[in-house]
Amino acid sequence: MASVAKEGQSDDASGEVRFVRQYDKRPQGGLAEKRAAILEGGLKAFAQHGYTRATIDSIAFRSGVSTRTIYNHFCDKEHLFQEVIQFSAERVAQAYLAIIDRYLRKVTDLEDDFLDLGRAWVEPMPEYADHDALVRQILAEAAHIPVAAIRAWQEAGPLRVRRALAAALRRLAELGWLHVDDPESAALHFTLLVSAGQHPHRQIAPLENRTIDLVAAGIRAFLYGYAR
Amino acid sequence: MASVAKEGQSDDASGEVRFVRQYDKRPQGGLAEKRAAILEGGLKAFAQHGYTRATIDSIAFRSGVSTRTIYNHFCDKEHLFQEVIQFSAERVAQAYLAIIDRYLRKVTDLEDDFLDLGRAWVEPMPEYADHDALVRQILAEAAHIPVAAIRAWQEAGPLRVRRALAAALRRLAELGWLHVDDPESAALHFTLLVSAGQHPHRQIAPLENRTIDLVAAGIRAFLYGYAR
DNA sequence: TAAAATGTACAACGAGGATTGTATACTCCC
DNA sequence: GGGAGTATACAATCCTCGTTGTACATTTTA
Repeated sequence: MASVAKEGQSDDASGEVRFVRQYDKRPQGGLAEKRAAILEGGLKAFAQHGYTRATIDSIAFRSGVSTRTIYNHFCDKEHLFQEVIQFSAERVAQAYLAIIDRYLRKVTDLEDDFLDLGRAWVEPMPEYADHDALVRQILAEAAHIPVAAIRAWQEAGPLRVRRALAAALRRLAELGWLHVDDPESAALHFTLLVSAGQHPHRQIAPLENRTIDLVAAGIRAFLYGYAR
Repeated sequence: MASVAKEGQSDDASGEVRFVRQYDKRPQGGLAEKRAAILEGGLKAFAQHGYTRATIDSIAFRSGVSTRTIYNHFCDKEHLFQEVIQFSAERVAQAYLAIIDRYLRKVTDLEDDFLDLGRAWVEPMPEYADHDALVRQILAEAAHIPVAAIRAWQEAGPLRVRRALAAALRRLAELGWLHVDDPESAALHFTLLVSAGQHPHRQIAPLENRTIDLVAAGIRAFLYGYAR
């Protein structure tokens, strides 16, 4: 494990900030701004280093806030993590909902429009660059996160997006553009196939067990695609 | 984060072992056995709790070994982690290679045989139950693991399997069973589609950037599958 | 402008945990 | 049966980090 440059004194990564007194970069405004800054800093820290490695000190420093202020806004590190997850998931979900709406509201050329959709889907979104890394941390930490928090994240993020995509696909099927038996599976398959380049490996999800059905559906799609 | 029951004194999970003196469950045999036991225990601990949370003490306890013995076999926690990764990756890769060989060596009914292959692919392998969790930990820790170790893992595990699958698909194409332009992509798509039920969410992989091509390929497969 | 909120620096506490040294106990081979 | 190699228990070291208390500064608000 390459040792991470100690934070809190001189920031890592970009090195923009070094030995700056907290006062200088203090976000103007009241309660809400501090809170937002902490969430943003926490997102970066948790995403890059994971829950345990991300120290409160480093989060405070990234956020331009004292550690005490963090404890004034969030009861402890664990709850901060959960709120960061929720914060980031909601924001990114919004972006995907916008993409779905933009490319699937009106379809004129099926293949062209889906290609555009696919490209938009995997186009990196620099504003939310850390979110994917955060998701990896969530998946790794899943066993140590309360079930309620996991569920809340799923509902606010991935499930919400998938449902919207499924609805869009169902609509296209009703308009005669597609043949879709199970819009939910179709939406899932779409996201998997489209971001195949992003996935180097496989990961798990013990939340659903319609495994058999999904295997069959996957095989069918695969064979339709490759068996001509 | 649900606090984890402290290990090393009374084991968690199954609770099979509590306050057992190391002597009692000491694996018989010499050097190699100790080493194997440590790798096995490390695998469980790292998979369940992640790199930082898995303590050397807990690994020692699970392995039925003293912490000192761990340090006699592995120079430090970091290297132990890397060796555990390699160990598990190789073992699981073997299992998948066997599956590929078993179901794709001789094909008589395309759909039936691929369905069997797909079911075998996602059939949980209890012997290697922890491996998926370990992979999640690797992905989360990736930024803190030396590039060489990541690459070694990829080569020994996922890439090796994917290449074998690609070779099998290419052979089936040559025999006229399939139409496959790019066996590598086809293999990747197969694994993604087949384990769609296992993946609740998306994950990343900054190792390849033929993103555009893969998007197009994914879309094509998707449309072939769902646009009839 | 002054009280109330809120934020900051600083220091302290306490727990957990990686790593190492050491003296003692086992095991295996000759 | 005894020595070499290995393992064990135990304890000590040293460091990181979450969390809290406190006195002082800043900002907001009325």
